[in-house]
Formats: sequence, C-alpha cells, structure tokens
Amino acid sequence: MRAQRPVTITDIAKATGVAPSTVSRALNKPGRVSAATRERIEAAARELDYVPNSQARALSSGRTGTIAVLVSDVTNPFYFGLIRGTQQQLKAAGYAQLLIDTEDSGEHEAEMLRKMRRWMDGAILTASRLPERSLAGLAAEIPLVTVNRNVRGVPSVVIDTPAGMGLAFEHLVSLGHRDIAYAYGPENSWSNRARWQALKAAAQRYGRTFERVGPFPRGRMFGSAAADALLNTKATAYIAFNDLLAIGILTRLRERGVRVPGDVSVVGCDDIFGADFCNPPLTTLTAPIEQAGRVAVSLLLSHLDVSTAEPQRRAVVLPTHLTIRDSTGPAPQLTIRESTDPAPQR
Amino acid sequence: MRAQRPVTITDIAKATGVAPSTVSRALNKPGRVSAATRERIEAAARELDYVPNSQARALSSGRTGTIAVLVSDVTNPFYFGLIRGTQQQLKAAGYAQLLIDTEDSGEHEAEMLRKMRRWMDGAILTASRLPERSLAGLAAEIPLVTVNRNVRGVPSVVIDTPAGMGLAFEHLVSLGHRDIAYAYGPENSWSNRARWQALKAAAQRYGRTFERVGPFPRGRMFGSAAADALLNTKATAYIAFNDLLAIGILTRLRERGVRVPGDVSVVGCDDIFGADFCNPPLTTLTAPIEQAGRVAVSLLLSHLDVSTAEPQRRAVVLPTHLTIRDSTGPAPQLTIRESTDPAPQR
DNA sequence: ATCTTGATGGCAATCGTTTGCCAAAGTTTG
DNA sequence: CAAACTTTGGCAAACGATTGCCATCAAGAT
Repeated sequence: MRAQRPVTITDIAKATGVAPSTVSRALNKPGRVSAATRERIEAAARELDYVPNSQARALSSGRTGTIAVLVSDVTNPFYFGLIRGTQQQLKAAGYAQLLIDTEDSGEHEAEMLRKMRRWMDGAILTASRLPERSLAGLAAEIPLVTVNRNVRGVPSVVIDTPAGMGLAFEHLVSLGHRDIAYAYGPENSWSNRARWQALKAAAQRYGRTFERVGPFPRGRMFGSAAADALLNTKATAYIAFNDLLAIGILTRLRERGVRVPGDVSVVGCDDIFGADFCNPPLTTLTAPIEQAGRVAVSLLLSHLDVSTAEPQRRAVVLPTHLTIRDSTGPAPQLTIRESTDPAPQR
Repeated sequence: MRAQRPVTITDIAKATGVAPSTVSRALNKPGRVSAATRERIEAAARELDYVPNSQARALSSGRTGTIAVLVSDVTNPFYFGLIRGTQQQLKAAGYAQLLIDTEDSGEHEAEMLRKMRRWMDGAILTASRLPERSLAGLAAEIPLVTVNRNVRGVPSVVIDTPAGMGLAFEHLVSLGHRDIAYAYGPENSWSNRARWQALKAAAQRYGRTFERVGPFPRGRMFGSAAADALLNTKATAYIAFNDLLAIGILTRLRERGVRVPGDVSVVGCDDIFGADFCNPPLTTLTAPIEQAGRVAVSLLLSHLDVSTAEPQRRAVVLPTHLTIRDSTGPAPQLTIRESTDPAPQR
C-alpha cells in the first residue's frame, strides 16, 4: 500500500536535505561522511523503508550481488546438501543465489555461463562437464570455484572420496570379500573416474582381483542394468559410483531374490537422502556435502574481494568417512554362483 | 580471452553506422525497423558476440527477467520436482530462476520478498507461511503465484491432495480397516490443515472412527514420535501428513518390531523421492509436483504480460492419484494390541 | 595572520539500455 | 500535384546508483 513508487536514494536526499551522492556514501562508505549526517541519513532510510536498487547499483559499480550456482540436475539428491550449504553462506554474506540447472550438458553449461556472466559476480560449478581448457578460459573472465573438479588455476573444493574408497575397500576386505566389483558411472563425471582410479590402486595394494562393469548413466533406474551386470561377475561385494546407483542396484537385487548382505554386499558413495532408509540401509562413504557448499562460497567470496591482491588460488580438500549400515556383511562361505576357488589364499 | 570489455549496444551501433536506439529496437521490437537494417544489426550482434546487460535493461525498462521461487526448505524432497518444473518452464521463457530458501519462517519470507522485490519480476511462493492479509497485500505490489495455498485474489495452483485423501481412505476401508488415524503435520502448513479436514469428512462419510495425533514438526526424525503416538491409538491404519513423516514412521515401526503391512498399514502423501524404495515401499498419494511448478510459472508469466488487460486471476487445481505399494494391506483379523471389539460389524 | 592539511559534502559524468518525441523520407489519396 | 499518412531512424532524456573531482570550512602548523 505504502510503496507506490519505490523509494530511491534521491528521496532520502530530499528528505534530509543533502545530495544524493552523500546518501550513497553514508550508506556504503561509513568513514566518508560525518557521523552526524550519516545517522540522519540512516534514520531517514529506515523511515522511508529504502531498498537499494541492485540493478542501478550493478550498472555503475559493476557488482551485482548475485552468485550463480550451477548444478547438473536439481533433482539429484546429491545437490540438496550442496545447495543448502551455498544458500546459507551466501545469505550470510548478503548475496543472492541464482540456481541454474545445466541439464548435464557441457554446451548448455557454457552457454548459460556466457549468457549470464553479466548477471552475476561469480559462479560455483558443482559438476562441470566442461573440458579443462574451457574451464580455465572461463575462469579468466568470471570468478569461478569448482566443486569436485580439479583444474589447474581454478580454485576448487573437492570431497576426497577417492581416499575414502580405500576405507571402503578395506572394510570389504576385512569382511572376507576377495572379489570386488565397481559399478562405473558416467564417463563425463570427473568424480567417477577419480573413484575408479582410487579403487584400482586399493585393489592393487591388497592384491585382490577387481572388476568393473559399466559405464552406467546417472540415475537410479540404471541400477537394474548395473545389478544384472554385477551378478554376472564373480564378485561378492559391489561398490557403486554413487548412492543413487547403489539404491537402484539394491532394488534390482531384491527383485532377483539376491539377499543383501547375505549373498552380496553393496557400498555406495555420498550418503545422500535416502541412503539411510532404503532397504537395506546402505553402507556408504559419507561426504560433507553441505560443508562443501559453504566452503565453495567462502572461497569464491574471498577471491571477489581481494581480486587485485595475491592470487591465493587454493584447492580445499574435504575428508569423508565410511558409514556402515546393513548393506555390507561377511562374505558368504560358498559363493552362490560359483564354487571355483582353487587359488591359494594370496 | 576475446571479451576484454563487454560488447555494448553502442559498439554495435558504431559497427553498423546507426544510432544505439535503432540497435535496441532492432533487437527487441522486430517490427519497428526495416528488415534490411535489422538484419545488418543482428549480424553485427552475432559477430561481436553481444550479450545484453540485463542490469541496464532492468534499470530503464523496469523488468529484470528474473523470477524468484521461494521454498521453505531446499532440502525437502518435495520441492525437488517443483524446482525442476519451474526451472524448465522459466528457461523456456527466457527467465532466470532465483531460488530462495525461506527457512520455514513467515517473517523471513516477507523480509526476503521485500528486500528482493526490485530484483525480480515476480515470485512463486511454494509454501507461504504468511497470513492471508499479508499475502494479499504483497500481491498488490509484486506479481505473485502461490502453490498449495489458496488466498483470495492471488492466483494459485493447488494440488488437490484433499480430494485424494478420500481415495486413500476408501482404499484403507476396502482393506477392512475400521480405525484410522492421521499423523497431523505442522500447524503452519495450509496443506496439512486441508488434508486433515478432507480426511475428517471422509471418515464421516464412511462412518468410521477417526483419530489424530500430533501436530508434528516437519522432518523425518519426528516420525519416531509420530509412530509411538500412533501405536497408542487403536487404529490399524495410519495416514501421514506427508511422505517424509511417513518414512520416519516406517523406520520407527520397524525398530519397534511392528510389521507393515502385517500389523498396521501406512499411507503417505506426495510421492516424493524415496517413497518407492523405502522399506516397505510406501503407498502414497502421488502428486503431479513437477507439473505444478510448470503451471505456476505459466500462470505467473501470463499475469506479467497482460498486466493491464483483464485480471484473469485463476486458481488451477491439479488432481492426484493413489499409488499403492507395499505399506498397506488387509486389516489384521485380531488387533495385536487389543482384542476388545465387541461392537457389531457396523 | 597566513599557509597547509584533512574532513566533509556537492556537482556532474557515467554505467547500458529503453522509449517518447521529432524529422526526414517515402507512399497513398483526393 | 498537394495534402495526409506511414515508415524508418535519430536525439536525448530517463532509470538509480556510484565515484572522481572540486569547493568549502575548520583546525593545526608556521
């Protein structure tokens, strides 16, 4: 009712009898005007319910107060925590969050970034499908932080799932599993490749045979294909690219009458929403997802402020831990599918 | 690399030898300039990789090309589909989506809306906690569309879960359940109240006794309290405010050794991510959530364009359907907790 | 008493785009 | 052929804030 025409800086100037520039300074550069006038101006601003027009501000100052967060698929539960983390931290710093769904396409991602580079002060790429060179090039134009993607020259926060993979492997080995298989995720996922590499290394360390099925696209529904492929191996324990896939695998195994963890064990990755109440509850590598979002924002914001100062481009690594639930158990004494195991213990 | 200083409309004007105003018109009002010059200008724009500065545009035209979507909690899976729906439709219309988490607080919601009213052309309120009068007042200032909230004068899209409640009730009755209880959700939820009302009406229609426990706050963890409270009633079938609560209830029942659906049946609401793979898979009222998001955007956008034309404020109602999974089954012949049932069949 | 200096506030340009208004064409009509 | 329109393009004023530069004034130094 009250706000017919929005209150501008000029209205405040008129009300207090100073120039618009003084109002601007009083509100933004505290030291630049005398305490007395500043207080008068602040009072008037409050009184008139003044809200700065960010468009106008952006036009002259060049900063928009908006940070874009790009996710490859808003409906992927992995991003829930991430989004919440960024949201928290951004709000605390007075920034708005522009959420963009790149639909898992690198081109789409690049186009969005180009189209919107003027709308935002910086961007957080939570699952970039862009090649390294494009990323590095983009980073030269817009302040960027990547999550779970490590590119030289671009600050990043990565969740150290690869290290966690060692833990998962160890866990399965300690349960007596000798043959372990990995359900490989999408080729375009950096995390997937990193996890696979880590796992291969772990297998080598323990001298275990190790297979891989896939790649499988993102999404729970492909768990069926993955489960079938996994059952075709001689493995008794499966590690899935992520929880979504793992849950899909669990569902399919149940359909096919394979008991978990009686016949086979399953380990997921990320500990997303649902991992704790699926059937059976999933043993998984718990990632500090929300924290990753917060850290990514801090990183970005620190780069924004001291843009001219030292480059301070950092890569933050966040540790994970293994959460053991009911989907893993001792290896079956006799493999249900094959009994061929004449090989010595090691 | 190429884009040192961003290309402006003036650059194009210079390149083609026309005035900036002509460029603006060529790009925005196709009919206003001759086809020949327009083509020349478009070519130049393409050539120079021109990206309009939305801030400047917003400043003079008053429209920002941004729509805010307010959710009460980004991590609530209910919003996943919604966000995806709005995202789709907004992108198609060339708008950007500004996602805002109101943290389930009406004050926070109002403040955000106030602070950001200049950043956006309109807002979609997916779970407003604001009182009716505030909402109506706000709608006078900013184009608004509500989801699952019906306020006079504010266009809305509501998912007709109440009608679906009838279906759920019927389903349980047909399975032989005579005593049904509702796990009441948060008081500040409009949907919750609407569902409760519908259920009461259904109970009356069927002449069944009907109890209610709660209210319970939002969130899965409160399912434990709800389950305990429900077990304290003589009901053999439970309907939960939403799936999140239902899943929590399921978890607790399992803990307490109550079999579902052997001992009691459970019905949820919304069919969120997870409802199909929890243990046991949840019978629930499937809501067209994603569609709701899309419709909300269309509604809002249509209001934006014809602001001066007929008011055409509408309320769209989306139907739901019952998805029967494994959490509901025939009523137990003999209640496990009580055997007192001397009453005649009806 | 004069000069320097620092604090304070105002003027005016600027950011990039849109849009009302006007002028110069070209086109139709009587 | 003149009058009356229609196109088409340009000028210049917004939009609301920021900021470099200058003017003023008071206090301190000489």
